[in-house]
This record gives sequence, C-alpha cells and structure tokens, in this order.
Amino acid sequence: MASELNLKAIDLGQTASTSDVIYDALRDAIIRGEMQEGETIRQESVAKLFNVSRIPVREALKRLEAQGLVTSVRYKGVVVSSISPREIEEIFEFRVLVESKLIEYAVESMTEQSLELAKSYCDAFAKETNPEKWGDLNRLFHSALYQDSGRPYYLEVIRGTNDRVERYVRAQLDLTEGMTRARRDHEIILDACFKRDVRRAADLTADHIHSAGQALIRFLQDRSR
Amino acid sequence: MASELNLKAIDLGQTASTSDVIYDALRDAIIRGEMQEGETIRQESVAKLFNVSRIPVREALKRLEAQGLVTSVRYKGVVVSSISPREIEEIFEFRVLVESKLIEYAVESMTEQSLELAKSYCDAFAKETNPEKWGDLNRLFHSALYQDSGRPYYLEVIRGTNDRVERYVRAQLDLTEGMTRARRDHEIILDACFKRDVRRAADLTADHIHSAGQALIRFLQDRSR
DNA sequence: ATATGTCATATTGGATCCAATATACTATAA
DNA sequence: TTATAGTATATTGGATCCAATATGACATAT
Repeated sequence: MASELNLKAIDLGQTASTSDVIYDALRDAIIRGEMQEGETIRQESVAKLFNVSRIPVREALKRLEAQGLVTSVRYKGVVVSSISPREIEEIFEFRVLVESKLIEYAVESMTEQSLELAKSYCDAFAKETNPEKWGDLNRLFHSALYQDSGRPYYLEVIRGTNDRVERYVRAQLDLTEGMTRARRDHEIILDACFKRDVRRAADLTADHIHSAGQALIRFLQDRSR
Repeated sequence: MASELNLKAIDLGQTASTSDVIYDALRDAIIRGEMQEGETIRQESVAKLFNVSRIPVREALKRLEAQGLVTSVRYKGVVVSSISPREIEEIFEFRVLVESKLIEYAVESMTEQSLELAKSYCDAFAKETNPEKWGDLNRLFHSALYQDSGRPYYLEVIRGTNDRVERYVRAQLDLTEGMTRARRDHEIILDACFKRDVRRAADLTADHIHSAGQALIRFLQDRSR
C-alpha cells in the first residue's frame, strides 16, 4: 500500500536508539557546562528523566567514557571529567597544530557556499547578544571553515578535542576581552579565506587558538587565587 | 582479620569489569587483524565465549563504536569497521603531523631509561623472526619513544589513531621490504634520539611513517587488481 | 519463472530482577 | 572521646526476560 511505503521511507530517518538520544543529551549538557566537573551522574536519575531503564543510560555513559567526557569508577559511579590547567594548555597546543593544518587543506578547496555559510555564522556571532549562543555560533563558524578540507578523520579527532575543552572556551568567550578578540579574529580569518591566502589563514587560526588558550589559562589562574 | 585485609588489598588492583575484559579482547582481536573487516560480531557468540550475558558485551561494543573500530546498525548488528585506501592515506598523513611533533617534545626530555627501553624494543624487533610479534614490538618501540613527551592527550589521540590502522601496519610489515625498511628506520631514529638531535628525529619519524603509508597504499592497490 | 505476501526464526534493544560493592550510620569497647 | 565492628541503605554490575525488528523460507498469484 502506498501509505505504508510512505511510512517506511520516513522511518529510515529514525535510526536513533534510546541510548543515542541519551548520549546526545548528556554530551550536550557536559560541553555546555550545565553539569559541573566532578559532578557525579547517577544512572537512576538519568533513567527517570527519560522514562527509561538504566540499560540505555549505561550504554550512553560507556560512550562518554570512551570519549573522555566522564570518568567511571567501578561500583561507585561516573563523574564529569575534570581537567587540569596543564591539560587544557596541552589541548589548546594540539588544536593549534591540527586546526591550522586543517584550514590549510580547507582554504584550497573551499566552495563559495561554505564561505558564505562561514560568513553568515561570523556575522551572527558578532551580532549575537545572548552569551548562551556564543559558543554554538563560534563552533559553527570554525566547523564551516574546516568543512571542505576533505579530511574526515581530522574532523572527527578535532570534534572530540573541542568537546573536551568546550566548556572552557565558552567561559573564556564570556570575558569581555574574550568576545571582542574572537569577533575580530574571526573576521580577519574569514577575510584570508575569501582571498584564498592559505598561509595567512593558517597563521591567523594558530594565533587565534593560541591566544584564546593563553587568555583562558590566565583566567583560570586568576580565579584560583 | 589480616587475611581479609590482604585480600582487599589485592582486590584494589582488580578494577577491571567484565565489560573491560571483553573490550580489551575484542579490541585486540580487531587491531591484530584476527577479525576481518566487515565481519559481523554477534552479541550472543561473544557472550558465550566469555560465559557471560550480553549486557557487558553490549557495553564493550558501544566503547568500540565510540572509538570507530566497529560500526553498528540498529537491529542488525555491529561489524568490524572497514576503511578505504583514501582514509588510510589520511590517517597516515595525520600520524606524520602528530607523531613527528610528539617525538620533538619527547627527545628534549627523554630519560636514559626510556632510551634504553626503546633500544631494547628496537633490538628485539630487528631480531624477531615471528611475524606475529613484529606488530607488537613495532608499537612498543614507538610508544617508548613518545613516552617522555609530557603530552598525555597527544598520546591518547595517537593510540586511537594507531588502533584504526594497526591491522594494515602489520600487513605492511609482513612484506619483506616493509620489515627491512622498518628495521633500518628504527635504528637511525633511535640514533638521533641518543644524540638528542630533535630536528633529525622528527624528520626521520615523518619519513618513516610517510614511507610506510605509501608502501601500504601501493600494496593495497596491487592486491585489488 | 518471477514477484509478492505471509510466516518462522534469529538478533538486537530495552525492562526488570538479582548480586556485588560502597557508604553512611549506629553501637560498643578501650 | 575515639576507633572499630557491624548493619542498613544506596548504587552499580550483570543475568534473565520480553519487545521490536530484520532476515530468510515458503506459498501463491500472475
């Protein structure tokens, strides 16, 4: 019957299991900083929240653990991973290495479409007044820039890397200097991309990430005193 | 009681859950190439193998999926991930970028102990006649070299990266030219490390990985014709 | 012979139950 | 008062059961 065929076609899109949904929700809450680092995640409370059993929750937690977003201790529970200033510094150093390379590859083959998309995120980022959304737009902008690199593995790695420090990036953007600097950086990076200046785009990206990292480290040091 | 205290002290070391054991075993089988890519992994058969229920098996599979070693389709099952020559090429390119950087950091602060350890693996690798063990010793050698880099995150990423292509590295070593070239490369890299020649160690490492990747690509192309 | 529909079987996804362990609280002895 | 043993409770880890879906065999119509 035609109607059944129609339904089946729609169903093809619905490939997300309960464990997938829970994984996405927890990941989102963690990288947005809605859950504090060190906070323990109880299987039962998550299960109740989604009206499911603990089984899909546990599977989601295993995935988060494999990604390093939570840390699990047998018979005690999982906690949102905490991360030392030293590790943050290392991760930003890693980002400089990989993302500046990524943008090199990307600029060479960037389509007009991606450029325009990046520009729209860049503009929205600059105009946005709600700090909650700065992180989203920041991430979308960078993601759009790297999209045409033709390097899916790099992208996969960088996604995991950014997940680890996303909460701190957001905190850093909330500093007044953080946001003003990011706005300016994004505009000149985008300009270099439009001009197909590979070297400049890579160098600016390296500076952009490096300086954000340094500002973040300073911020964390100040706060701990 | 003393005896119970003793037992408890020993138990502290036993932090591995059933799911951990199964994860390790499956990961090992996959990276060694004992399971063919595309081969489906049945939960029940793994469970029977370890005399456990499917629950810990499923959790182990979720972790392998998060790492990209298996691919899962809802209600159908998981299969050992296959990887295209293009992706292999990309991953070797990524390894060149990250591992040459890693060895730079490592050489600067490498202890005598790590140098000697690397040397022992290098020697054992050169003398080993059993192809089964080449892969292990190759990995141990590189791992020893990077150990003192003081970059745990880089190491974590590279571990995941190498897991993805390990089966192919082993296949490549099995080629006569693969093993002879690797032997020679290892010795000159180690020599540069002993001499604290950072630049040379990094360049040689880049060449080593790059050439292995190229040889592998050629091998795969030949085989597919 | 081919295509389509129906049913039986296998397999995965999720829920519920039980076991193992940790933690907090209480009682007791020194 | 403090330290220790014991007990109750909470929580995780694993086993078993049921539901949802896929796959393949078989029958039937064209």
